[in-house]
Formats: sequence, C-alpha cells, structure tokens
Amino acid sequence: MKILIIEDEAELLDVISNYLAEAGYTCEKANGFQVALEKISIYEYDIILLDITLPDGNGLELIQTIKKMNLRSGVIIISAKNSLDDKISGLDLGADDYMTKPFQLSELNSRIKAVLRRRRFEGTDIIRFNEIELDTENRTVTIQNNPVVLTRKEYDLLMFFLVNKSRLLTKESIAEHLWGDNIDLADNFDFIYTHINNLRKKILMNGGNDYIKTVYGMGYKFMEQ
Amino acid sequence: MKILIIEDEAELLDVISNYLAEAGYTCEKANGFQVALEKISIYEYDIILLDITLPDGNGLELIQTIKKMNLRSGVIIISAKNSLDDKISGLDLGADDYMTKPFQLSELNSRIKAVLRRRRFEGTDIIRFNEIELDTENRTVTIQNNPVVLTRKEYDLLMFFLVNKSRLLTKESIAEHLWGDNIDLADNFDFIYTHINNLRKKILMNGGNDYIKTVYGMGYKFMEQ
DNA sequence: ATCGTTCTTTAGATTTTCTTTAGATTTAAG
DNA sequence: CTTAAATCTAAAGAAAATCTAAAGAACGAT
Repeated sequence: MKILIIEDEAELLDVISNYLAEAGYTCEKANGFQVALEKISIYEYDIILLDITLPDGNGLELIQTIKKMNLRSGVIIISAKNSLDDKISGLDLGADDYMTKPFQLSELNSRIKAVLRRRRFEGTDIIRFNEIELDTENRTVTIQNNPVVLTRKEYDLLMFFLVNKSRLLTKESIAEHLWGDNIDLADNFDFIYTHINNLRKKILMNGGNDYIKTVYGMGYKFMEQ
Repeated sequence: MKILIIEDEAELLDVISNYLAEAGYTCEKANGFQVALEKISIYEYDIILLDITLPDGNGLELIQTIKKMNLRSGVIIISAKNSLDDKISGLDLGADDYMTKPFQLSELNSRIKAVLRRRRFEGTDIIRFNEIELDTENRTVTIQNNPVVLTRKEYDLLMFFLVNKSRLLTKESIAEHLWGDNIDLADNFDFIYTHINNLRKKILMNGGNDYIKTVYGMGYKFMEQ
C-alpha cells in the first residue's frame, strides 16, 4: 500500500510519514503542489493525504486534477482551517474524508483503513499488457491466464512498469517508488538489478515475453520487443 | 544532466563543481556574467546555479535575460545575502529555488533533484531536424520514425548539435559539453573523432543524412548538406 | 522460538560503452 | 607536387554498467 503525503510543514510531514511507515505503509512525501503533481502523474497511489493549504497552489485544484486524471486514489484532506466551506467543497470535489489539525495519528490510521475498505468495493481494476494481467484488487498476476506468484517487490515493480508502459523509468525513480524517499541513492543499484532479474525470470518461466528492456546507463523500459 | 555553475569565488566554484560531478552531473563553470552569457547562448543547461552577487554585473538581470531567451533551464539562486528582497525578486523573476550561503552540498543536491523533477513535468519537448527527432523526456531518438539506439555520449553529442543547428561548434566546446570542464583539453581530441565517427555511422545506417559537416581546423557544424 | 519466505548483499561473469592506439586519408599551405 | 598537420576509421584495450547466482540477513507466520 502506497501513500502520498502532501504537506509543506517539514516536521509534520516527517511525523506522519514515520508513523505510517511504522504501520506498514510505504510513504512518499511531497512538500508542495508541483512535486505532488509530478508524483501523481507517474504513479497511482492508494491513498493521498492532502494538506489543502499549500504554499505554491490551491489544494482544492489538486483534487480536481486528480479526478480529471481519473485516478482511483483515496483522498483524505488535512487542514488547519476548520471552516465548513473548505470541508464541503473538498468533499464535493471528490475527497473521501476530511481531518482538521491537530489530530491523533491513530485516528488518521483508522480513517485510512476505512477509506481503503470503502475503495475496495468500488469495482476491480485489472491492468493488462498482452498476455500479462495484473489484478490490483487481489494483488495477483496471471500470464496467459495462469496464476503467477510474485513477491511484494516483484509485484510492485511489475505494477510500476505496467502503469508506465513504454516510458523510460530511471533507476532513481524505480528506487524511489519501491523504497520510498528514504533510500540512499547514488550508493548502488544492486538490489534493483536483483529484483529486475528475478522478475524477468518469473515472467519468462511462466510463458510471458521479456518486455523489460534495459536502457544502458539510464534505467528500464517496459515495451514490446 | 548538465549544470552551469556561475560563481566568482574560485574555491567555492571548484568545491561545488567537484561535488556535483561526483554526484553524476556534468558541470561547467563560469566565473562571471559575461562568460555565463556566452555559455547560456550556446547551450540549454538543465540547471543553472547562479550567484546573484557577481562582480561584473547583476545576477537578477541574468535571470531576466534567461527568461527572455525562453530557456527552460531550472534556475537556482545562490546568495550570501539573506535579504528577503533578493529572494522575492529572484523568485518573481522566474528562479525555481533559492539558497543562502553557507549551505550543505547535500541540500543543494536534493534541491537540484527537486527542480529537475518539477521541470520535467512542464511538458515534454521534442527537438526535430528534418527526419531526425530527439525526445528529451524519454531519451530516445528516431530517424524517419524508426527508433535508433544511441549510447550516452552519442546522444549528448547529437543533442548538442540539434540545440545548435547550423552553428559552428569548436572541438573545445564539444569537449567541454560532453565531459565538463574537468577534461584536460590541449591534449588531443581523439575521443571526439571517435564519437563523431560513431554518430555519423549510426545516423547514416538508419536512413538519416550526414548533417555533420567538418570545419577543418575548427570543429563541426550541424546543417543541411 | 523456529521455519520458510523474501529481501539485501556480495562477488565474479558478462555485456556495453568509452578511450586509446595506429595506420590511412584528407586538407591547407608552401 | 610535397609536406605537415588535422581528421578519419577500425579495432584493441580499459573502464563502467549490468547480469546472475548464491549466501547471508531480516521478516512473518505458525
């Protein structure tokens, strides 16, 4: 489960991120409108925690953008303002829940669970690419209709590829999405090589084609051979 | 990724340059307003680090110039002054971020990443020249709509040519752009001959015309035959 | 606490790219 | 035409990036 936290107060951002990471979610942080947009455009998060009072733009607009993009992420608004107006317009625009600062982290956690539960009933979606099918609801993958067992990292990696078909994914962006922002890049990418290797093997062994193309010096691309 | 560092303190200039080179960027240095202008006019850097207190001119003017030229380089201002005025006018003029001396190099690095991320979202751009197309977002090149695989150096070289169509590029400036200022010129240009040769071959083999014209004793020009 | 699974680390093999080399060819100048 | 410098070209050597398998560490379920 991946959560994007959009919040400009660095301290609060860290506190929330650490708490939710503790609770088992993979968190990514965005301290502003622009960063958030860029992240949203490249990955479909399960939950987006959104502080609507961002310094570099209006959070309500961000909700509209998310809805326009037809993302199915659950959106939970965080706001210092207790104004009914904000709350109503936020929920009108499609947010799933609304919290006012200050709040208990445990409450945030249970609201996230609630939104996830609700979302789960809203219809399955399956990402397809030729003979490969990824069921995001059940977290299962089939190749030529035969089930394939993937580990979590392999599944995340495949999903990241499928969501970004035929786009160049740098090793950096892969690392960021599989491990969150806490990973120390510039170090080495050995674990990426390993997981790519494992995923490739499993796809091939189960009758799929090797769609994962290496772009030497840059990263990988998921595409027809 | 290419970064232009504009800074008059020689020592600081070197420290930054070395650090960023270590981090994987190709750096070029400019110790003053004039040098910077010349460099900017010949290449569109990904990031421009700008000390606004230059001895030979006002850095704020340089920002205006950059924006007038419609460059899409990300601009990060460096300043000793902590005055809010400078910060505001800098950001108003179109700078992407602002740092005050002294600063941690690691923080500079993450701000660069942030600006690059933001900038990438501002729309893809494709550089065209007749049958040749270079997609800077996906780092791909097509000739007559057929994909052509280039190595990093070949890609950088072609991009440098395309950005400077029909302009004379000296071997020195090519070397500086492909290897940064750290390369020891005056040595020999054998590697340039090699890479030019390889690029020419690949373009021809894939149905492109040989637009790379040798200017004996000077360098090269990318132009119609 | 133990076992089985998954993730990370390690190290050597392999592949790709970059640089160097050397001989052939071209160019400009005398 | 001759000469010296510059450039071209292919191929070998060096360096860097990636692949791969296997071992060790961490995790989760029982």
